[in-house]
Parts: sequence; C-alpha cells; structure tokens
Amino acid sequence: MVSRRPSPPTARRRSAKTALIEEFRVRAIREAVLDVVGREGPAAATLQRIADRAGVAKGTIYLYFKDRDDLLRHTARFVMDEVRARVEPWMASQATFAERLRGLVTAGLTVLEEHRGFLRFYLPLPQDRLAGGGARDAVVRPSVLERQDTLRGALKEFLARAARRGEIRRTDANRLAQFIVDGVTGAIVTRLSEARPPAIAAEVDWIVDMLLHGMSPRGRSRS
Amino acid sequence: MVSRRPSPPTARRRSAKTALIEEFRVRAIREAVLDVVGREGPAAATLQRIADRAGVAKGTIYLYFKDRDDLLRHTARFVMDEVRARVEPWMASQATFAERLRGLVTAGLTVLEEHRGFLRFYLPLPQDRLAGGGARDAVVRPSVLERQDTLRGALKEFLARAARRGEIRRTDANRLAQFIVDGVTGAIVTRLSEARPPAIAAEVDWIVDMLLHGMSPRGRSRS
Amino acid sequence: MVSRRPSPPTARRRSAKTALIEEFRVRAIREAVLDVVGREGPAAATLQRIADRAGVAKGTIYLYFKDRDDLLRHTARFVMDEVRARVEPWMASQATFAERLRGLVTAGLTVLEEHRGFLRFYLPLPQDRLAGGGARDAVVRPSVLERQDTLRGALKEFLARAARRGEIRRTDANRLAQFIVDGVTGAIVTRLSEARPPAIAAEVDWIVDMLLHGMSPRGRSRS
Amino acid sequence: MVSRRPSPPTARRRSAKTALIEEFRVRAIREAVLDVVGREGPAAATLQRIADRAGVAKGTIYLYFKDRDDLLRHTARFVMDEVRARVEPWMASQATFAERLRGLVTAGLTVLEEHRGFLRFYLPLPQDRLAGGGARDAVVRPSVLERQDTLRGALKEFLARAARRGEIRRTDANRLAQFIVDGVTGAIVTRLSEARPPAIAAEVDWIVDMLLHGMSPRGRSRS
DNA sequence: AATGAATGAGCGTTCATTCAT
DNA sequence: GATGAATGAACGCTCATTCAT
Repeated sequence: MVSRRPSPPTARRRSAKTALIEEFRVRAIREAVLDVVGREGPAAATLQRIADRAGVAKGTIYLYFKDRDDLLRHTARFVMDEVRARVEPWMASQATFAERLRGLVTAGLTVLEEHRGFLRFYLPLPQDRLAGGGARDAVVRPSVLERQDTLRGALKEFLARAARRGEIRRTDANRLAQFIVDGVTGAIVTRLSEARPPAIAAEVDWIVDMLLHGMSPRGRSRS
Repeated sequence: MVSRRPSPPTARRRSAKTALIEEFRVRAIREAVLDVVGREGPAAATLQRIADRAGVAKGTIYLYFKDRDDLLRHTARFVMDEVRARVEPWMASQATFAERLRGLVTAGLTVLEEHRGFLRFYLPLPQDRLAGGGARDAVVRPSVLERQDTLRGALKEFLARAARRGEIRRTDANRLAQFIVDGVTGAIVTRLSEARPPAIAAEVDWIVDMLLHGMSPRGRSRS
Repeated sequence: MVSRRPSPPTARRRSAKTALIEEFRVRAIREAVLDVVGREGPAAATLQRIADRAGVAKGTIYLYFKDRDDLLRHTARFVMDEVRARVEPWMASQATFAERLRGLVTAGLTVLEEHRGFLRFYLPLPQDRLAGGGARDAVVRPSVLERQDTLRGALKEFLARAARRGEIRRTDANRLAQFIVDGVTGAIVTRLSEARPPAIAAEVDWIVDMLLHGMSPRGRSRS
Repeated sequence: MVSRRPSPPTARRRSAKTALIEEFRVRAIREAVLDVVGREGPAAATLQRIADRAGVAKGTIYLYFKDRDDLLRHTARFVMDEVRARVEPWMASQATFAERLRGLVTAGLTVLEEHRGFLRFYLPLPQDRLAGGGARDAVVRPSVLERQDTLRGALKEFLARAARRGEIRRTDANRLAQFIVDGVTGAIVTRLSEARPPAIAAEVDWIVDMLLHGMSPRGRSRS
C-alpha cells in the first residue's frame, strides 16, 4: 500500500517482482484517476469508474491504497511532486536572474499544462472557478498544501537570495513568491480559455516581463 | 422561492410582513451556507448541516429554494454581485490611474476577505487551489461565470482605456486583467497565513506597486 | 369533523349557520378530491393540491377531517353511498324480475359513470388495472368493503327472494350477487375504453341478457 | 440487471455460476415483492421492506433492478406472463367449446389464486376494487396493459371463432371477453371470503354454467 | 374559524468499503 | 493477489401534519 510509509519490522522483504507489479498497478490506477477526473470531472470519479479505466477490479484498488482519500491524496501529491521536480532545478541554476525566472516559469507552465485535465478542477480555470467544490474530495487539500508550502518556501528563499544580490528589489519575499505562483497559474488559466493561445515561449516572456517591470508605461518615471 | 423571478400576474401581492419573513429566512439560510462552506468546506455542506446552522428544519429550505443547486447558485451569485458592486465604481472613477487601481484593489481585497471562507473553495485562493472540489457543486459554475465574465470584461475594458491614454503600457488586456485578479487573490492568501498581516492599506500599496513596476530593482534599466 | 360520529355529550349544539358552513366546506373539499384524483390520478392528490382546488388553506382541511386517510375514506364512502342509494330502491320494486334487474343495472351503470374519474383509479379500467396500487391510499379499502358488503348483502337477499319465487333458478345467491356486480363493473370498464360506447340502454340490455341467458346459442338445448 | 436486455457484444459471457446467482437473487427479490404487496398492500412495498423480506440489503436490489419502477414492472410482467402461459393453450385446444371454456376458466382461477395477494391490488378483485391505489405505482400500468391487451385480444378471437362456428351466440366479443374475465375474477373474491370454499372443479362448473346459460330458470322461455 | 410557514420522518437512490471465493 | 457481489450509511427531497397568528 502506497501510503504505508514505515513497513512493519516483521514484514518480509518484498520480492523484486512483487515490487514491480505494485509499481505497475499503482501507476495504472493513478493514471486512471488523472484520466477520469480530467475527462469527466470529480463527479464521475467513483471508484467503479476508476477501476474500470485502470482495468482492475474495484477491490484491487484497496490492495494498493488505504481508501479513496488515500488514492486522491497520492494522485495530487504525484502531480505536485512533478511540478516541484521540474521547477526546483532552475532555482539553483547559475544563469542570470531573468533567465532563471524564465526557466522556472517555463517549467511551471509546462507541467501545469500536462496535467491540465486533472488540475482543471483543483486549480480551476477562469470558466470553472466556481465549479470546483464538491464534497467528496476535501481530503485533497492538506496534502497539496503541504507540497505547495515546500515549493513556495523554496521560491521564497530563491527570491531572498536574488534580492540580497541586488538582482531584484528588496521586498516581502513571501508575498512575492505567492505573487509569482499566482501569476503563472493565472496565465495558464487564461491559456486554457483561449482557442489559439500564444506559444509557450511568448507566454513566458509576457509573464516574466510583467513580473519584472509591471504594467506602467516603459521608460516612465515611477509614480 | 428565491429563484422564482416573474410572479404570475394574477398572484396577490405578498404582504409586507410575509416579504420581510422571506427576506429574513433567505438571508439566514444563505449565511448558513457561507458559514458552513467557509468553516468546513463544501463537503460538509449537506442540507442537514446547513439547516442546523441556519436554525431551521431541512424542509424549510425548500420553501425558499427549489433545491440544493438553486441554493448554492443563489449564494454564489450573491457573493459575486457584492464583489462587482464594490469593484466596478472604481473603474468609472475620474481619479488618476494609480488611484483607481488602488481603489479597485482595495475594494477587491476587502470583499474577498469578507467572504474568504466561502470563496476559498469556489474562487480558490492559491494555497487552496488544489484542495477544492468534488463533483457536487458543478452547477454553481454557470451562474458565477456569467458574473465573473462581466467583471473581467469590465476590468479588461478599463485596462484597454488606460493603455489608450498612455497610463499603462499597451499589452494583452485579457492577460493583464487575469494577472491583476490573481495578484489580489494571492495577497488574500498570504494574509490568511500570517499571524499579524499588514494593514489593508499597506497591502494594497505593495500589490499596486508590484503590478505597476514589477520586481526589478528600482531605477535599473530594463533587460 | 365529519368522521366524529357521536358528538361528546357536553358539546353545545352547533348553530344552524355553523352546520351549514361545515356542510359547504366538506362538500367543497370532497369535490376537490374527486376532481383532482379524477383528472390527475392519486399521485397528484396531495393535500396541497386538494386544498388549492377546494379554495381553502391546507390547514382548513384538518378542521373537517381528522387526517388525509379520513378524507379519502369519507370520499370513497360518499361515492359508494350514492351507488347504494340509486341501486337499492330497485330491489324493493314490484316490477317483473327482468325489469327490476334492468333498473338496478342501469342505476349502477349510471352512477359509476358519474364518478368514473375517481373510480377509474380505485375501480380500474381494463387498461389501468395494474396501475392502481400506490402506497398512500391503502386506507380506502376497509371503508369501501364495508359499504360494498352491505350492498352485496342486499343484492344477495334480492336474488334469494327471486329464486324462491321461481323468477330465476336456484343457485348460490352469494356467488350470483358477486357475479352481477362484476358483470356491471366489467361493462363500465369496457365502456370507458371505447371511443363511441353504445347508449346506456343498449349496454344494459346486453348485460341483462347475458346475465339471464348466458352466451350459449339461443334456443339450443343445454349441454 | 434484469431489464438490461441486449448485452453489449463485447461483454464476456457471464459464467454459469454467476447467472445462477443472478437468477436466484432476482427470484428472491421478486418473491419478496409479491409477498409484501400481497400481505400488506402496495403501501408497505418500500424498498427497505422488500429488501428485508428478501433477506438482502437495500443496495442489493439495485444490482439487479434499475430502480423501484423497474422492479415493480418486472414483477407485474412476470405474473401476467404466468397467467397467459396457463390460459392460452386452452384457446387453441380441439375440445368442445364447453370443455375449452372450462379449461380456460380453471387455468385462470388457479393462477389467480396463486398470486391473489399481489393481483388483489393490481388486478383488483371486485371486493377490493375501491381499495387500491395510490400513485406510486403508476408505472406498472403500461407493461401490464401490453400483456393484458394481448390476452384479451386472444380471448376475443377465441370467442369470435366460437360464434362463427355456432358454438355460442353471436354478440359483442369484446364485451363478452371482459365479462368472462370479470366472472372469473369475481369468483376468486367470493372464494376468499368463504371459510370452506367449494372445490375448484365445482367452482368452475358454476361459473361455466352461468356464463353459458345465465341465471334464468332452466327450461324457461327467453324474455 | 382559518391560515400557511414550519416541521421532520421517511422515501428512493448512490457509492465507498468489505470479504468470501 | 485479485475479484465483484453485497452492504448500509448517508444523501437530497417530499409531503402529511402541527400550531402560532
């Protein structure tokens, strides 16, 4: 079971084969969740539907996940971990700040688009914003927040360093981290509502430019 | 029933007293929805829970709302209308752009804080974005989108006008509108996580400054 | 209250006016039941609907009837009493047996047609036979049976007398009474399904002829 | 699910064992319906009561029937099919008309007695005719009518043929068919009220005799 | 006497979870 | 390990009944 972190001391080592099967099943079921939620929304994400899509029996899911909440938590964490894995390397990069920011935003935007079907409901698009909240998936929240906090923490650190180096102005790093996350999220949200969204690169340029210089006219003196 | 807009022409006028009671009940039930959803999330928003919190019987809700969907739709519309009523006047104001932006952000921030509990799930704040939804409330969507589109459209128009006047630089007004909304929303989130958040005015200053000038060091040349 | 048969000894005599109003209300409500059930079936016969049709408030019904069951029982009894009031005089008539039978059948057929809308559900037509039974009106039965037993008893007595006089052959009067009731009921049931049913008189002739002589060829010797 | 007639072509064959279990469950649930309705009337036929009597959980019923209506429809059809299967062979028989009529009446009487509890409400016996229904089971109608129309049509054809052959006199075959059905139904009712009803054979003789010759004194001339 | 807003028991239905095979 | 038939708690909703006005 995926969520069973510390295996009991008496448990025999799983054979390599068994572990492989487990990995395979877990992936299949998780993909089924992403697929069903992405295509038909959380309302359709009953265990029966997920099991059907994964090609396993309903009961089988319980061999790998404690319960429905555990499955959803696992899936959300998986997506968030992917985001983090793609974004974090850019923070440690040696490039210029603008390049690092651009890389970071590109990475975020890319992975978000990959899982847009799923995130669409948990990270709602403008046209879906009020669609979200059903009752069943309240459990997804804490596990996502946990990941998100880590990510935001890292981003905050990254920004604080940049400020110390004079790459950006000194300001509330916490607010700024949130501001960036929201800017990127908002952009993907806008993209999803457009028939012909601009290329990712152009999108990134716009975001980075706005984050760096704001909306006031170029060359104007500050108010 | 709240959603029954056009009363039959032959219907006798409701007495003033009856209308008062209706207003009172509708408010009580709506507040219960806002309260329950805000405190415990949409998952807890069963009719029984709402009724309990409103201090009425389950059946009473059906005297004022057609069904659960109608109730949720009504509540969402109510909140969105409040947002709009507070924000829109600033767009038509004759003040400088910076002042109008500040007023607009202040208004948004204020009403968002008022209904933060509810909106947290339906207009999810960044830290909750992945937390949201289930399926039950898919119906809330259309009625809110209708409101939200109008609001965003107005904001977009406001920004386009400002660009034409040279008050801000010319850019994609749609993206910018979303960007601002997300910036404000994100600020609320940050505030919620802080023990001693700054005063609203300071918060607004930070947001407006960031929106206008971005994070690059003051006085630096653009990249 | 209609069903309160023996008024308590201490009760003051109702004034004539009060009695008149009571009579008026009871009739209005009863007619509403017959109308609603007749037009829309027992499913639609909620107290609210009945009250609306009767032009009184829901609560008012409870001033005249103990509860819903009491109201339905009253209505069914009323219809049955009408049947009986029309049919019984013919039993005591001095005409020939065939004439008395014809009169009796005519009377039954006529009153049944009058209330066909109501009876349609409780005395189902061929095409409705299996439609009947809902759960709510189980109470109607005992009160109808009580009346029907009385009627059948009278009919049985009438037939036994006729047999003693040699007007009909001697046979099980109980069975025969039931047989006649069923024949008449069946006929009206057939009529209701026909676009252009024959005149009542012709219908009666057919029934009486069949009851008297059966279906074997005229003039044939008995098997 | 019983009502799911055409299984998808790609569906794997149900194992013999599974089919057996399904058959078993469907029968148990159907018998529970017949039992509950028969004993306590349609009013008592809630899903909980049916489930209890069938010895299964409420949810189990939904594995085999789409919903309550489907269950009731299935049960009614089952009974009607039994009636038809027993009655129809006699119509095609080569015996004399009286014998065929006797066989037919016997078959009808027998199956009616078997399911008398259930049919009492849906094919109401004369003494229960006013007792029946509420609204809940309106859905039962169409599926039964379909069956009943076929049956009555066959009976009508049978009678028309007999009339053409001179076995009975020429008359309205439709009315006569209904008349016979009602005569048989009425007999059941009479039997139910008797402590010691006559043997089925004697009962049949009485009915057939009455249907053939009517109640007028033997040997008397017709009026 | 008359009202109708308020009530809550009870319904049909869904679906996460269990467990015998 | 894998299955899916079986379960029953919990939901949204209806409507007969009550009672303050």
